[in-house]
Amino acid sequence: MLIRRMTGQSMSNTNGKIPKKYKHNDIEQKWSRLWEQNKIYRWDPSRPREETFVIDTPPPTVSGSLHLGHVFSYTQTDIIARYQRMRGKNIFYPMGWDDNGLPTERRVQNYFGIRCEPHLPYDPDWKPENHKRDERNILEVSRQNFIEACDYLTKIDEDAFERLWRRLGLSIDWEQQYSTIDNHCRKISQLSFLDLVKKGEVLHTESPTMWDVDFKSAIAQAEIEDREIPGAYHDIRFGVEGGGEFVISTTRPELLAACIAVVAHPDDERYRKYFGKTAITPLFNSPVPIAAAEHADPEKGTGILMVCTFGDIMDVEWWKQSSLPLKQIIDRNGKIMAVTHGQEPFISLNPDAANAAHKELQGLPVKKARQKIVELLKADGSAAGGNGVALVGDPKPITHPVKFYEKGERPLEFVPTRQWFVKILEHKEALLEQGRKVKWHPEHMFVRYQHWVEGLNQEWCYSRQRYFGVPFPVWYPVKDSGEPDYENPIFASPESLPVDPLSDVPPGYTEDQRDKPGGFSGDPDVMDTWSTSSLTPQIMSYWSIDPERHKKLFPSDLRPQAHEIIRTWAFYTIVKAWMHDQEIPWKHIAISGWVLDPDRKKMSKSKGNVVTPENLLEQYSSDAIRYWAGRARLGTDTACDPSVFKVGMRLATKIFNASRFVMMQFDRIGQSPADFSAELITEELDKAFVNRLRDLISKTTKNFEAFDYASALQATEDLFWQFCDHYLELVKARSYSEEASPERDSALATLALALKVFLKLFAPVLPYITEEVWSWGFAKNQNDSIHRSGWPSEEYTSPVEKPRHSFSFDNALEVITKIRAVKTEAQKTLKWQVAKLKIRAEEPVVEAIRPVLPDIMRAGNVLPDAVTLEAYPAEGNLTVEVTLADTPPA
RNA sequence: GGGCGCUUAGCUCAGUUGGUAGAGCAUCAGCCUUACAAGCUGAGGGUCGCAAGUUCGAGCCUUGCAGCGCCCACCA
Repeated sequence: MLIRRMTGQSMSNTNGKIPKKYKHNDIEQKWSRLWEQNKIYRWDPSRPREETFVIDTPPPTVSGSLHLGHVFSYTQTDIIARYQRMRGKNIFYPMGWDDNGLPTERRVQNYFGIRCEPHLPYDPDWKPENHKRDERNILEVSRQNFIEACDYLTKIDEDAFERLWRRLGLSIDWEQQYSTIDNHCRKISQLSFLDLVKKGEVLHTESPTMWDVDFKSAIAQAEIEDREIPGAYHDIRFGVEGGGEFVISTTRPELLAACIAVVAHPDDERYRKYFGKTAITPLFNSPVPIAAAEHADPEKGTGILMVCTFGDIMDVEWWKQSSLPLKQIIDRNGKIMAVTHGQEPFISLNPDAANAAHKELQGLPVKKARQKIVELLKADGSAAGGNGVALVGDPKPITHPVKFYEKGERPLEFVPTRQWFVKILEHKEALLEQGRKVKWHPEHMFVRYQHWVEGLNQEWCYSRQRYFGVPFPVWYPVKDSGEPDYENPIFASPESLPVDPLSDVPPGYTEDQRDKPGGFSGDPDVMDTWSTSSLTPQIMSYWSIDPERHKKLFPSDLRPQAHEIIRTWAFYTIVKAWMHDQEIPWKHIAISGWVLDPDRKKMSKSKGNVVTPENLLEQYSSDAIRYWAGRARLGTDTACDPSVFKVGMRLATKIFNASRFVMMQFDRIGQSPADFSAELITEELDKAFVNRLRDLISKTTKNFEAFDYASALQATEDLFWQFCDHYLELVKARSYSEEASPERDSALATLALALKVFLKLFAPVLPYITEEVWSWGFAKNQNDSIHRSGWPSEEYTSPVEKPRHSFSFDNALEVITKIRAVKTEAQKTLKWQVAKLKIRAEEPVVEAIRPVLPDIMRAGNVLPDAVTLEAYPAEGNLTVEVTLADTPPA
């Protein structure tokens, strides 16, 4: 209805096509609909690889909220896609949805008030859409029901994203979609896993792994972060067998029962005498070896430290290369476990005292256990032969970095568990080499990749103890003892994928043998979400499913992503492409910056509502918001700045009005821009302006080839404003003529060419307004979109001769500017007549001005015979003297 | 603790291989000018973070320092 009203209102002299006012919402809704209807962004599978440009679109986490950061970075990718499309490329620009993993699980739990209980049977009558959330009663549902709730909710979230993307004008091929939890992605993920097993890149072992005690899952190195939190040094007195004592300074006294050794630096004179001897721990009276270890820092604490199983990664490494026993005291819930002192491995010289102490701690979470053990140590006088209490003084508070799961709330623990790992440590060199083969934009972002790879110290922990994710396609035979036989896993066949080992049955077994001796057990874990995300190029290309398609789409041309996930998404994707195909996953990686919002709070407060991307698009137009995103170079953070949105809106309005003016010149004489070819451009001023266009085309093309859309936009914008403010004013009078003449036709041909070029150069950033104007005078039919119309090349300007002087346009500008300045200073209207105009300049400048003098005179309203044009005998600057008429213009 | 990036007008940012500091916004003063008042014209405004060095010449190159941001780090 809006559309009909708009066209009904059109001007009488523009064939009913051109609205009088720019109404961005009308225009953007219209084209958003028509683009989809005409399928102009579809990928054509019949065209060869060389003509294809493949974008490895980031699948947004659908359970997250929509924010301006999305709009920012996805627009930047779209700008590149649109440029490549205009270059004639067959664009493969899919949309993926990341609905896999913890964020989705959490959101579903909160949204529905449910919790997954894997042991419950599936309830086919329970439907998420009918479920009412009850805050007081968390409902436990089966794994299958939980997954259905996830599917239901993510679909709603995906629809919201899709609406925003369409409104924003992303030129996505909506027929190419995937969800990271759908059958196809699960199948590719499982195929990938099986291929890695086949290639020997996978380990399945029980070993100490970083563990989040709240999520109750193993965590990979890439998902951890350090946080500064308060802690305290506790000075604890240890005795030495055969006499002597020393003090250890530790922040984790609660791990005392897990102490397996005490180490100091080999050169540390204070402790050398004890190496090889045995220390006795306080409270638990456990004899532990005193050893030399390079990693002990004599400067830190007292220079001597406990090795516990496990306090940190150094403990893990030291323990691995020692032959000492594992003393696990922290369970998967982060609480002190029950153990028996006096039995292997908890050897104690005084088991009764040890067990008594342990009983006090048992069942306490780490933090509480720490407080408790301080009390116990303070009361323990047995240490070091009764020379005082075990705790020296009071704990000394400090602030120190502690490892957390990035989404977790309590510090990570190292807990021995059985996990799948992908081997990466032995491939560091190869992975660095692969990273070097990719072109990074901006270049310095490669350094982050490099440092990450160099700093890797753990294999990729590939399994998670969660429910919503891709299961491992693996079962284990169950031994007579009832234990799974991990040494002889049963892998699913590739044809049977995707499988869920908890509901599917391995070949040769029946369901009633599940979890029974002589039967089988399904692997209960799911894969790290990055196991799927790392395959986005292969997911799109149907790797190992459709070799023809894979050849056409792999490797990708472009991976756009944010910098904080270089260590995860970019890294793991490089790992997979290399392990599977010895390839790089993409030729280019473009790293977008962040949106900073120092003022966002202020904005929303003063407006009284929350600023959502939809509101911004509605208020300022998609083109305006895209303009803001397009001004920011790759890798550069940008503030959310409404004043820039306004500038974008102003630019779109200007394009609208200037185009309307140009079209009016053709409408007046009943002709169209196509009737005036570039061969008609003969006037000096016109040739000079075309010369600027020539340079602009070449510059912006170079910029875009280097992914520097921001510089291209800047250059286009600069010349466009010159076109509006100066060229149009200079050429107006000439173009108004009703009579055909070479002078007029040269002007009209230049207007046609310039507008066409500007529209095309702006089109990647401002797809709506450019498409609208294109439809007024350039489109051959309704399906002829500017976005498939080709990028301007040298051929556009080659029929036009070079101007006699490359500065003809600039000099004309200088003169007209001077005339305007004089009028403005005199506070006169710009129509005011010029009675005398005296121009003095060097000879070549004079010659450059002479041919454009008629245009200057008409634009400046200079009276006939008022002009003196003089050449200096010697060097000198251009000087312009203006005398205004005494009386107002008629 | 290590690395990367940034620091240019009140604000947001350009500034190519070293050669007289740029734009937009904001501010101020004007202007209804046959596309546009969501407009147009013009003006003012900068010790290029600090210090040294190289050079005939440094916003740009070198070194040091400071501030900000990000990434990483071995939790005693």
